[in-house]
Amino acid sequence: MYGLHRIKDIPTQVKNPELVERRRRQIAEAAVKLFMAQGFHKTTTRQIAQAAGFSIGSLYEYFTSKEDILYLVCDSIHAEVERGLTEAMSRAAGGRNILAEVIREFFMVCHRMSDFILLIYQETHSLPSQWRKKVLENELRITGLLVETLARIASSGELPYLDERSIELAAHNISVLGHMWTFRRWYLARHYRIEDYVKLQTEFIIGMFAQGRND
Amino acid sequence: MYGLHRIKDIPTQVKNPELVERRRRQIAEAAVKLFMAQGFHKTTTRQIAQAAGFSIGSLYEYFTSKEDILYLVCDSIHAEVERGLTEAMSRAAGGRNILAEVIREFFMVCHRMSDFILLIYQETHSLPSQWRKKVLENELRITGLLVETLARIASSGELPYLDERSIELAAHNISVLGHMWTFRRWYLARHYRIEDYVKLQTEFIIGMFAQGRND
DNA sequence: ATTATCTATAGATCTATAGATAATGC
DNA sequence: ATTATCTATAGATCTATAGATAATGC
Repeated sequence: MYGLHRIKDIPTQVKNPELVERRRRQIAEAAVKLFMAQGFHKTTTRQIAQAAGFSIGSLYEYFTSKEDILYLVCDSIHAEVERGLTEAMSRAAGGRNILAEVIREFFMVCHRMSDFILLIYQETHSLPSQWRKKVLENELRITGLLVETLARIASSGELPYLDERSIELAAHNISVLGHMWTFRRWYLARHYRIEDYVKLQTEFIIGMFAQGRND
Repeated sequence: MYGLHRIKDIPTQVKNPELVERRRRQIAEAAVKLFMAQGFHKTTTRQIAQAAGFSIGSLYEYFTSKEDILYLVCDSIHAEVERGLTEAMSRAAGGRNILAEVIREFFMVCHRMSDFILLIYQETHSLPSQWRKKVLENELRITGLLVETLARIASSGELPYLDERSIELAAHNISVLGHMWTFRRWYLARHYRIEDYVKLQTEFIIGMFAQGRND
């Protein structure tokens, strides 16, 4: 138990890789709840250890710093969002209005994972730059899924022509309008039900594409 | 110097109101730089005092807690954004295409104040709920300026008919797409110049309105 | 006398680790 | 013997305040 190992880029003292994954899952589950409730900085490593069900000493066998735990949490959330979106997109592939379906599915993923996505918005900047960079790459990869989908729909002629840059920006817009439901929820949820939000935003976004090419 | 006074809701030990305002401006200017560079939690009250040019003891004559300083900073930023937007909107009032002008002016405010707006996104959640509430009210008031403008343009017949809720949501969208330039700047600024960003987004947003009413 | 500012530090953390103990497998 | 876990704590902060000093105005 002296050498340093790396699993998913995070150093650990523990040799058994399955154990590392299992314990880290335990830790991440405990930590994410605490981070959402109190924020990263107000959560202590002791609280995390206690909530995960072991001692502070053991915690540090699986990480080298508190920031590692935040990174693990952010990474798990992004993995879950990506999983949800990929699945949702395959479900949407068959509909009449594919674009509207994809928007709806993506927004519902944002709705379900609201608190988790908000956490990423709030705490990404608390990560050391090495981890922050990876989290931003995750974010970009997820937006990339939307870019691909839009490109596919556009090339099938179901959307007016848009150049590559416009498609890319449109994908960022959809992504951010989905996230908006999470970070303006304190206001939006008091005035719109998620169904209304999806409906209105879908109309707006579709209009966005219709107009893209005339001035 | 024993009683507690309140200036702009923040308690102070100091009696002279002009002095309080002046010192707080000094403190806010020093603090905002440190917060942007290091984040709120990694900045110590000592660093703030030093950067502002007085002792830690004096600092605490003007505030009762570190969080008060963050609130002051957020509030000043919002005041500055509001000032910028109000001014920009009056400048935009005369143009041919008022909506495009307003969007452009607002986006340029976001561009100029990028780092400051980003700070608000990152640190609002570090505020005690009493202050956080006020910051969110500020945010809402600024969005309100856009709502009013849109309503005015719509009622003059220059936009297709939209009900109140749609107008309101559209204003939130414009606001968030402006902010997007600040919180996705790590990506966007590498691919778009601000002029391109404004142009593309303006087209999208105008399209959004054109489409608002048909399904 | 009153107000503002400074120095020095109490008091309360919190992260991370060293060294001891328990569990597992040969 | 090796691996995993625990207890106890070193070491390093950091916020906020008490009490002393300097500056201002009557």
